[in-house]
Amino acid sequence: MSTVRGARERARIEVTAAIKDEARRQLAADGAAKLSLRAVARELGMVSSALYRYFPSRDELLTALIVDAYDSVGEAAESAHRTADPGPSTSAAHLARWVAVACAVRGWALEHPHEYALIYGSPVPGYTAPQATIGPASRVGRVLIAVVEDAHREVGLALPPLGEELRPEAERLAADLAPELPPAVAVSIVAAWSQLFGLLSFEIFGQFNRVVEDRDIFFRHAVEELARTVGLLGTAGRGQTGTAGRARR
Amino acid sequence: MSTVRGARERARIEVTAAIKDEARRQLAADGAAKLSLRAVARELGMVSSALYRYFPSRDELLTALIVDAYDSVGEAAESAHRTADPGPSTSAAHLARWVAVACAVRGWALEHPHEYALIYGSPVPGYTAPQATIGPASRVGRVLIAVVEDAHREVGLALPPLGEELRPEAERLAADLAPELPPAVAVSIVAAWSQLFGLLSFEIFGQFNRVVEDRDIFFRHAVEELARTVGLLGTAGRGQTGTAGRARR
DNA sequence: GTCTATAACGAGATAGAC
DNA sequence: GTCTATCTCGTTATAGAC
Repeated sequence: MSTVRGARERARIEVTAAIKDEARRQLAADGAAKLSLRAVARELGMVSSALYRYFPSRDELLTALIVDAYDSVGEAAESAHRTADPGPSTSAAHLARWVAVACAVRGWALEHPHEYALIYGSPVPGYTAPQATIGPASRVGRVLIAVVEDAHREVGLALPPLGEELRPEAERLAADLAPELPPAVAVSIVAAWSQLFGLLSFEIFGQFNRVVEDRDIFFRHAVEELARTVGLLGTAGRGQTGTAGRARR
Repeated sequence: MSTVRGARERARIEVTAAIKDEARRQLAADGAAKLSLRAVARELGMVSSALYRYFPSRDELLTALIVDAYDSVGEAAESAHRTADPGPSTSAAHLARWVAVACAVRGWALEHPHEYALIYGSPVPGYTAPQATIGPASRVGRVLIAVVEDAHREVGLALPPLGEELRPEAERLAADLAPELPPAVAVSIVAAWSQLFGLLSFEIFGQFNRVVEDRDIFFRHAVEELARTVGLLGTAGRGQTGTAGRARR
């Protein structure tokens, strides 16, 4: 009897996966706004009403795709964090971990541009994301926080500046997201988090066309600089440029 | 006769504007993917074939909306740059100008979220932007470059670091976009440009919901830090934090 | 109980004849 | 320009197969 239930459940999981796969295909072709239950069913040789056994509405299917996408990038980031060279706890190693996570997210985005657009692009008209998406949506951010927390614990951070009028927000952010970190760093991480996706959106959505050529190297450089803004130190604690100051002709 | 032609042309301009206004309304309601010439015509009491006298295809109407949006945000940025306090040529004044431009762009985005999504959100499926959009698309970036060029000329910049493997790309970028600026700065401006829109996209598209509360102040702080990454110095040339170094417990 | 198929609804888009 | 016949869509009610 348990084997029967097992078989049923296996079948259910398989059909559910097939529906989502086909939905993702249509996402890539026509965009989230035009995702249609009927078209998915047709393509799968089912009848549209049968889909309702698996997803109670079109919006719930969309939600499932969104959650899957967040989990997929989140997993990519977490895996990069886990497998990053666990060598000596130097500043350089922590910086390398930050870069590895960012590059993993970028790799995912380049491989799944349509799912990227689904979660980080324009909102789908008429659809409002339910509570269920907010957990998965924060996974990448939590990895970034973890990298900085490790660095803070093991080698320390350069404290970013923090204006007085930002202090309340900074303390709220730190309390909510990273109680171990100084408030100024919490603010900088949130900013860096969004700026990381700014780099990615411009690349994925084509704003870098005819502008940035060598995107691998450009991205790597940009996220290294981003790491500096959250207090990660790099090799030698270089605050400004080596030969800083003024630069004219 | 020239008055007749003038009247005709005036009418044509008016109808064109009415079509675009209605199209923008539909953009806000249903998203760019579902923009339909027929629906626009219906709402205006015209017949769909009449619209083709003004826009030869749905894609051309979309292009017009996109160009308008880029011009609109570009104009907001340029106007903020023009009217920014032309006081003394101090580092602080240049930083203030950078912030003013960024805040103007943010103000435009908050007022026109759907047009923002049209140009900085997910690409419209099946639509590829023609050449005509690339000029208007660069207006905001050119304002940012102008701010930094002014600062470079008048008070100098802190040179961002530049790795060896990035040098060819940096020199190409500088030659293309800002021949007056050091290559390292050109790279940083492009990065800051995309990161600025990362901040905006996260705010406009809802990623900051339940995360960032006081968005005005958060944004202002973030773009000030962004200014630092392009070499703008702020008041006192603070490279790192005043009380920098390590920060534990 | 779990699933699929048929049929239908109201709304909207589309194509073509006129 | 207008009208109509024919599509699509999301969703539900119902009936029957396993």
